[in-house]
Amino acid sequence: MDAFYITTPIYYVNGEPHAGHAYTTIAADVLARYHRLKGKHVSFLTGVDEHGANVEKAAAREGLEPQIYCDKMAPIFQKLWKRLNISNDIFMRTTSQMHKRGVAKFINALYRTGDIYQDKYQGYYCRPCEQFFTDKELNPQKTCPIHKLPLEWVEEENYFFALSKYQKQLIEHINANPNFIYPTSRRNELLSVLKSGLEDTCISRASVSWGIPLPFDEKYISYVWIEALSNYMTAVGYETENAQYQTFWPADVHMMAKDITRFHALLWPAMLMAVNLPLPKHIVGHGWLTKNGEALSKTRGIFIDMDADIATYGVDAFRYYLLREFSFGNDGDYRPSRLHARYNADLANDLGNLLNRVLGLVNKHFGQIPEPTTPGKFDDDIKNLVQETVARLDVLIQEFAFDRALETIWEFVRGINRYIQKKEVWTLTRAETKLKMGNILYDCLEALRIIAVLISPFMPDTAHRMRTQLGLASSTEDDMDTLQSCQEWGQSPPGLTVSRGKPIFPRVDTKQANQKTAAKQNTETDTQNLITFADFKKLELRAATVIAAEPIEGTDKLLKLQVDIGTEKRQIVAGIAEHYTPKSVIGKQVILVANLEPATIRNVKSEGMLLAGRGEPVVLATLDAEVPPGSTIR
RNA sequence: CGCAGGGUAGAGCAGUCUGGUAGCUCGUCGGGCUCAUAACCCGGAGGACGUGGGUUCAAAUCCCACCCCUGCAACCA
Repeated sequence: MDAFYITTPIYYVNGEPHAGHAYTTIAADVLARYHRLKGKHVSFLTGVDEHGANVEKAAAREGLEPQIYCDKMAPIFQKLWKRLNISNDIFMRTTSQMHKRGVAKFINALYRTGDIYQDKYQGYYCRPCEQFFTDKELNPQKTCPIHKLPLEWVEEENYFFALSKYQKQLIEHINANPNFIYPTSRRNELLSVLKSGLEDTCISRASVSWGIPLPFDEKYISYVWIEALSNYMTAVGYETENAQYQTFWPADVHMMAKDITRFHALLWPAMLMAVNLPLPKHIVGHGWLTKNGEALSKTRGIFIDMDADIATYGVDAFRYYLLREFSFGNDGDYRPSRLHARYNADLANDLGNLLNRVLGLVNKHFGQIPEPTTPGKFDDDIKNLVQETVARLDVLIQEFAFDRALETIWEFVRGINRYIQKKEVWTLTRAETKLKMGNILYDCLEALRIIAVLISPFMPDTAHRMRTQLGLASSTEDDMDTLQSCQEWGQSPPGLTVSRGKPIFPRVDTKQANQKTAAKQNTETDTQNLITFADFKKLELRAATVIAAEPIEGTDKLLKLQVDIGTEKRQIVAGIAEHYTPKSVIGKQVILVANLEPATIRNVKSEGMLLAGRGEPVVLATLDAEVPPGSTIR
């Protein structure tokens, strides 16, 4: 039997899973399920990356040992995958013994090739990022762009992998395998990176303790990427090279978001080339999600509320929307209003209603699956449409064009609605036309059976509910037909009782949707965002009179202010220059957070923060009437 | 010249690699049907494919230049 091995990245456990993780994993799940439908022997891997300084830090923040912290985080991911109906066969945890032993074997193998050497590594380093910065990436203050902390100049003896050696071989491989990297835009990008030259990669960290030691020099911890990438092999038994490993390596698809394609398409293949192992067949980097046009951002509170949308529309609708609405390689803009529109138009009106109307007719006039009779047993147009749909679907799935794959299935769905309309089935109730009606309804039932199969990778639960109503579900868990069965018309057994149940996708009106979301948000603010009075009392707010203001040179947004708070004068940097001229703020009485720790912005010291309405434009919070400078505000 | 992505009907998007009648969904207007979840079916209107140049018999698609938007990064204490 043909094997098919697909992976998602192992997700870093220093934070909770979000919609981006879900997007990648759902896409991988669709492919895994699709290939199972084709009768392949599938292995689907996802998991978590549990090593590295960030995990150590996150653990410390919660006062936990790293391992305890990981033990707490891993199930959170697993729970989400269960909720999203992810059919992974393996869940990798990089703290597992199997992985650790596999990594040791892999690194040893690399070491033996002679492509690993020791050298001094020096540069500006950010400890929290575990990353060195090149001269080009350095800002004038030499701070880390993410953590804003001063970078340290670090000189370390470290081990390197001779990545540069594989430049030519990688170019050749990518050229010889046009489908190695998807989409084409990423492929071109990586080719140009390759052509401009590769630098050897440091594969060890001396300053990190939470990780897997290099087997040949245990003073060092292996660099997370080296360890993480090898999970794709360790997960299927690389350590012992057992039958599972023989079956599934090399992987067919490594699925991921576009930001990490470089590691997968250059570093990983190069390492495999070094140890003389076969390369994965496809590296697929999909686009990022935005929400209503804005980038997702934890700090700005822009996130996709999966819980709310799933509560309103269901898991399958969520899966459907993600794959139907977005072109997989490009960035996609997640809009709840679009999910709503898709749900009603595609799922409720087109598909759900089709099932319901067909079952309604069957129920009323036959009560069971009618026997198709010769002559004119089956309608050729419908049969041909099925053939085309199945063939097209296969091509599109191969190209990771999920949006067009679903569009193709929906053309078929609409085709059946059209068929019913054209034949005016509901008029054929008289005795002499009843056979004809039976034939047509049989065709419709067949079409629905096939639709259930075709959508099952995307919406597994819906597929089952459809089959139940169609009378086809068996008692076994996994009763879905194969893709092959779609090619053969006439599989539905006549005589079976259909059970028209509730609509599978009841329409959701806008008001309902908004109410649900609002209710959800209310409970969240109620329970999660409350602070205690003691917290509030920590804030020291004071009335401050601006006595001087000037722009900070070389900046667009910053003003340097001197303010009077009675007992003393403070210097404040405020990001209001786009909305206030220096002149216009002088004399204003504003509200100052007086006990905020000082910060230096653009080399200017700031000893506090002004309160302002952060809209467009920014508006300073002032007092209704003048009070003595320094007055406490509560 | 910081890096990256994008500009195609009122909205959201395909199509661009591999030039050849501009496509999908929603919305909108008109009609039909009444089996069905106020669903379904048919038809119409609506487009200088950001701008300007070039290559070509032919450009949304290839080349050059420019404009605009959005992320990231800066300068949000």
